[in-house]
Amino acid sequence: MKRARPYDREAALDAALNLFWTRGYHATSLKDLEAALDMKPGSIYAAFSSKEALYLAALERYFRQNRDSLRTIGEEAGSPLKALADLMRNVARCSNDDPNCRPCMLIKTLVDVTTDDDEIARYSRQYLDEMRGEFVSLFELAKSKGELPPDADPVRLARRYQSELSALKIEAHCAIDREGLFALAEDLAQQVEQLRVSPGKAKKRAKRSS
Amino acid sequence: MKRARPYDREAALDAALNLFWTRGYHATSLKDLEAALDMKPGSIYAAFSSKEALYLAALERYFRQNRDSLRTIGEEAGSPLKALADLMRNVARCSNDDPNCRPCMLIKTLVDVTTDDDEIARYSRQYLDEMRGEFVSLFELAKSKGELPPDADPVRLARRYQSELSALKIEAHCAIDREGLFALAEDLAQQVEQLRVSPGKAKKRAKRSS
DNA sequence: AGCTTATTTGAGTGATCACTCAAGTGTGAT
DNA sequence: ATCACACTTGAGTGATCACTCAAATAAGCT
Repeated sequence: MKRARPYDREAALDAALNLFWTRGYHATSLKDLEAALDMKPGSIYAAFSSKEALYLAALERYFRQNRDSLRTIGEEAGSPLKALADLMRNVARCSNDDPNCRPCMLIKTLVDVTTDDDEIARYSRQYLDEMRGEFVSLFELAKSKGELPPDADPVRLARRYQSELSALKIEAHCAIDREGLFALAEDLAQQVEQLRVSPGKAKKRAKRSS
Repeated sequence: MKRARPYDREAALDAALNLFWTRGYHATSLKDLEAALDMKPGSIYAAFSSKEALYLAALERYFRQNRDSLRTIGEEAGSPLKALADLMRNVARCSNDDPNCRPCMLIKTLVDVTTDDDEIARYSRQYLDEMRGEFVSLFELAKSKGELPPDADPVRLARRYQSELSALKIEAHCAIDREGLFALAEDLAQQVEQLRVSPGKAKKRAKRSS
């Protein structure tokens, strides 16, 4: 038979990620993966060793993309706090096939996997911890910019924020009514924005420190 | 072979619920169910028709138990608001094999199932809606007792509360550090309690309306 | 052009899946 | 005691699972 051209690892991982994110680890079969990656079993196993290894590679890819995206937001945002609030609003605005309408892949993995999937669970937790660290950095940045009171605790705020963002994505996935989702997202976004000290006070404090 | 004594439907459903809740729909095999229910395939199928039908029966049992438990809380609580806050604190206090440390079964189901599992998803959403209705009733009760301002919106508060309770249970399952979980639970519980109007104002308002 | 190596294929492996059904056994009625 | 019916069993069904490997083909080197 005519041999296919060599596979594109990045494209294969994207396809695998999308499939696992949609169907979960246990409900995704090799048959599904063959179709999505356009590779035959021999090739899949040559390239990725096992279904589990492929899942872990996809998970890492998800984590890196999310972390990088968050860092870009952090670098580009005039107001980190507003950026964080807007991330929540974006969840409510998304359409059904938007990744924002899906639960966080790391959370989905932890809810989905069983005690037989220790390695997968361990990596998911580790990536969740690292994502929390990224949120901490964003809250620290907000604090350093005078957007938060000096006694604000970025670690606590980040933990709360990550939990609530995650909940919001799950609500989006569970397809509660659109209006309800908007209301919930707005509540949570405003809660983030209400953390700030008022702009006048922030400017005065900034002037004093320079 | 010697025939087993007839199965106990309630006990079977409890065992099935526990197993599906632990392992999820797709990762639970008939072999697992045989062991957990102490029934052979022929009996399982005679009693429950299919794996999916058994899952749906277990889901309904979960929903009924949760709803009844919430209603009991509503009936017995002097302060519905405090009861709601304490539900959150209980999540942080639980040990690892406590059902409170597991994600809500309805949420887990919706995160876990695929597009091939429409019926399961539909029932889960319906039960989630009904649970939300129960939370609405509790917030309405709190309002009628003067625990909430007259302009408080029980529908919005219930939606927010359900989402956050759900998130908290997922955090408990994901095994973030215990201290972090306590802090998060306390944050959320206090947020609920901060909804109240002050007791003095509540008493005055109660006197005026009688 | 020929050869070696790398990569892909896809039929096939052994195991497991959800589910079936003929046979065996317990129960209740007569 | 006998019989009919209800209920359980567990070997077996057809399908699918994750994964393998001998064979075929493309690519690169000489």
